[in-house]
Amino acid sequence: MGLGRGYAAQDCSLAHALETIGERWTLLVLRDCFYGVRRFKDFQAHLDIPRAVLADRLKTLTSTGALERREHSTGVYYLLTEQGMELWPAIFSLAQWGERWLSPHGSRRVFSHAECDTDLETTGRCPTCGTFPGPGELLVREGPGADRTLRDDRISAALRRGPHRLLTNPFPEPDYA
Amino acid sequence: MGLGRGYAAQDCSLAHALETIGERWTLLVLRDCFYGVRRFKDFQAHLDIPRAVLADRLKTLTSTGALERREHSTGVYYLLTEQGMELWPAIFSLAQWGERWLSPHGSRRVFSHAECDTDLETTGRCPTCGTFPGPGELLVREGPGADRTLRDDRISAALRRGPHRLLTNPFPEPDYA
DNA sequence: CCCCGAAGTTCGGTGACTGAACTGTTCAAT
DNA sequence: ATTGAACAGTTCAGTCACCGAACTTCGGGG
Repeated sequence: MGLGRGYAAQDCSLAHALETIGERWTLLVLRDCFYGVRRFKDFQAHLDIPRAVLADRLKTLTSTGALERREHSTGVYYLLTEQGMELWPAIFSLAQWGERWLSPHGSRRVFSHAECDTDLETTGRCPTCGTFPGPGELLVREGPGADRTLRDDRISAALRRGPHRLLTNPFPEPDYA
Repeated sequence: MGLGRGYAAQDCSLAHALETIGERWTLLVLRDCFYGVRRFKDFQAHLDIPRAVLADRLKTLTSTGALERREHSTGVYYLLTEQGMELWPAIFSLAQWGERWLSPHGSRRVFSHAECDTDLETTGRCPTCGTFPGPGELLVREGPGADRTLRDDRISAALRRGPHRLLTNPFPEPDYA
């Protein structure tokens, strides 16, 4: 968004948040991070995002402190920092709003509290234990509103295979740490 | 964002949410709605947004169903619908993240549960009654991190005068319903 | 009737996003 | 040592969205 041309004159923390995560694609990149995506090529395959934009967003998120860039013998990968993790409630809330108002065929993804084996309420609360689990304690699976015809990249395939724990590598083979 | 060129191929409710509220300025317009702003000129004065962009965003939000456009003898005004109201948790979460990570001088706005006269936790919970109040039950006031030098429009002035209840007209004179 | 303010629309200029092609680096196989 | 393939970007021309300023429209009020 560019701070010079941004929302700098707003004295509002929402405006400042949007400076860093309000650009096109940024929240979808972060969503993929919560799904366990870590490599450039996988973000690219799963999002159909122009490479130049992806490179820019990863750079911005890294310099803001939401992601950490690491080099490994098998390549580069990106991980959520504590700062990035704390975007989970906002991302979850937005997604729930989309499920509620913009998903005519039912929910596309269902989140459950792994420990309690219970689906979350739309608020993010686990009805069994009453807590608000963090992303690392959650599983995602397909809901009735999912449309399997839309995507066939390897990330989508992995997420379809069954419940997947957030923040963990979605691939059986350990092609990165 | 334009659906043709948008995130349509994503089968993700977050992507669909971003189709409607992910464009530049849109969430700030909605934030102002929660503060009780209802008129074109006031959005414009408070946000420093180009008139053409504001007109477009109000049109999009109205056609999506997040806002309702009403004509009154004194002019046009915009109100949040139920759909729009349900964005409150997402907006609050994003703002809290901005407060936590991007506001070096402390929080700029503090929200309290009117009934309990208690400040909210960052999760949105009221520590006194244990509930998660909706926007209509909340008051906003300036926090220690606020910077009064940034803005001097009449909306900012009204919000500075003291605690203000969300969704209510911030002006003493009833210049609109 | 004229003027004014509110609520837009129009328009030329600038910056951001897009898709495709290209570069550089690393690892594995020959 | 050389080739090739995969990965992680960069570069670039074209298009689209956003920007600020000027203009239009409409409904009162004097």
